[in-house]
Amino acid sequence: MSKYRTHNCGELRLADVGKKVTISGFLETIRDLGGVVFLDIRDMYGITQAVTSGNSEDVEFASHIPVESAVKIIGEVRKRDEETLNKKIATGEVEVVVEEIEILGKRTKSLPFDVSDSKNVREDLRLQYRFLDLRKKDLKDRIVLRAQVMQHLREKMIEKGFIEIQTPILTSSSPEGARDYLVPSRVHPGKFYALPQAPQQFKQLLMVSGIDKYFQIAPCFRDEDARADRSPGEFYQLDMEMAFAEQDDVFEVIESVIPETFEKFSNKKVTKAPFTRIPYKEAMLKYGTDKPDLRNPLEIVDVTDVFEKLELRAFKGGIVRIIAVHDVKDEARSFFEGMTDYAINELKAKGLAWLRILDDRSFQGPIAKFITEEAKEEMLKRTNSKEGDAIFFVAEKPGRVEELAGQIRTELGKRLNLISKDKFEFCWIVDFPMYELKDEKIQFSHNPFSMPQGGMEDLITKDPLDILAYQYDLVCNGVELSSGAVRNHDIEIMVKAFEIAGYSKEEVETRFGALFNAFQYGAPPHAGIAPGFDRMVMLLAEVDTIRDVIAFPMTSKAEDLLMSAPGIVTSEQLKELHIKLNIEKEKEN
RNA sequence: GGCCCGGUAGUUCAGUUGGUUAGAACGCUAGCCUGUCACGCUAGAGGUCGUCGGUUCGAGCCCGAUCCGGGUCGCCA
Repeated sequence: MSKYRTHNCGELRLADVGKKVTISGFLETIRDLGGVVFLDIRDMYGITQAVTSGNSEDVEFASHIPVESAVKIIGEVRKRDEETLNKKIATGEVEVVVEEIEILGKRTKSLPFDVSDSKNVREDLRLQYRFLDLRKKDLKDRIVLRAQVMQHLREKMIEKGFIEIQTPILTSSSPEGARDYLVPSRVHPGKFYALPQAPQQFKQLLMVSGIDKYFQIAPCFRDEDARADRSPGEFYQLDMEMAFAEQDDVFEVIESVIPETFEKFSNKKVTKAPFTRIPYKEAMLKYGTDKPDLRNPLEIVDVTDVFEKLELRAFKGGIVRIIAVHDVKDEARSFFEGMTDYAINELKAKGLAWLRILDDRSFQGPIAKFITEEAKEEMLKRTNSKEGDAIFFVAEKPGRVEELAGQIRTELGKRLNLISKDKFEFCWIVDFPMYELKDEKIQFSHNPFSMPQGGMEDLITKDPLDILAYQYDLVCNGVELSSGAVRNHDIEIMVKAFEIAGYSKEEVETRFGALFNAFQYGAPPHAGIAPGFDRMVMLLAEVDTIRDVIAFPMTSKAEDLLMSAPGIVTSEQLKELHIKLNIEKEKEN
């Protein structure tokens, strides 16, 4: 039996009445009524009320313990009177009558904020005192959820025959992708390790090693700026790779592991396997994004051909896309004008036309007079629209039209309340293009190690921009959860693929030497994926910032306010690492 | 790096057109109170208005610069 407790603060019940118990926890509040003092003792499991009265010394002592101190209480469990029980807490039918009270860890400094009400405190202060903020139940519960999800995913992966292998944290810099975090070498002057952006090359090397199914809940490091759903510096992925496998094999694993996990840790309705597969091109047309929120039922339809025949100057020469919304008869004119304002002011669109379909199937709205009968019927047909519906028009140049239509679709979904809050809608985006045009140069659009569809033949015969890759994204509720691919394990195809993107064979050899070399010793076909772990927990915890699911998060400027990282190091340390700082001197005032 | 929002007591905020000694709530300290559970009541302490500079007779308020926090674009194969 522990010296500190016989019970935790969440478990005492009526059945324990009469027992002599020891509980320990943080002193949450003191209610001093003069002759009687109530103490709420809180630990990770709950809150228990302790009470002391009678001896005026005890009462005086108890009432002056600084709140949030760590305390131990020994006493007898007593049933509370009918009119004084507290239904809000699980232990509310009993209380502990204090016989002995000890301060185990006294709070000697004043609290920077009210721990029980930290939700409203500015975030940088909470981050600086994260250990206090974490005392609060809701934040702690999310960290516990994170731990449970992690354990569950691990168990599921092991069940599926995957084995967890750690790959190096100190590794070498790879030239593709994000900026690296570099670590100077003491032993090798002027040389640097890099922290891995992902265990990409290692897991592929494991495939060559004959590890059939690898996984790792892998820390990844990228020196890029933060977003609400992207922590700066470091994050975790459920990284996996399978040998002798293709796209469908990866999908099967994910579709068995992920929805089951989401069902277990939420009450929401989760997409059943198999998930809808949407080709990239189709997603860009129908949803205006490669991470569509399928809870939103609205779809974008192309009508450029219809408008080519019409005399509508504003739409001429552009791509025209429409979004039909159903049963909006009761929406006021202000709803439609509000959407136009949103498009112009928030999205910087040139305009947003709309038409309502009246009871006699005639059109009403700013551009109604330009629409011929034939064009009208064609649009109604394509969008499956009827009386009482309305159509929004987005006319823009190629490249911009998808994004704008997508934003309008999202906003319409929000304003018309079409997006169900109690669903997790998963889908696959497949058939990503292998290459894209950037600054008029052909570049890899995603992972250069992806296998081009059609293999060598397509690489040789097709326009590079038409070549698709076995590259896929897992999307949930509009959040990109994961990217994956069938890898290119064929050296000849790899050299050709890099050649198209402007890299010589020698460059590939130097940049990705380990993989390039290993693949020449008999590489199995393999495929993998790496769902973002933090984002999964974010979705499950229903929070908007990634900091809410990380125990010790950094600020958006990649600073750890609690540990003061990054920090200054001594000149001895720098000397040992053969480093001289070269920083402009701050202007002296 | 660009843009947007914010920074006033320990915390959350209010602060009029630029005008006396910058307020409230919670918290804190002290006192009173034997059944509270956000206990209550009374009193008190607590401020470089992020920082620097400017305009003005006078700046929390206006202007410029800068720092910090958040969001977003770039970036994130």
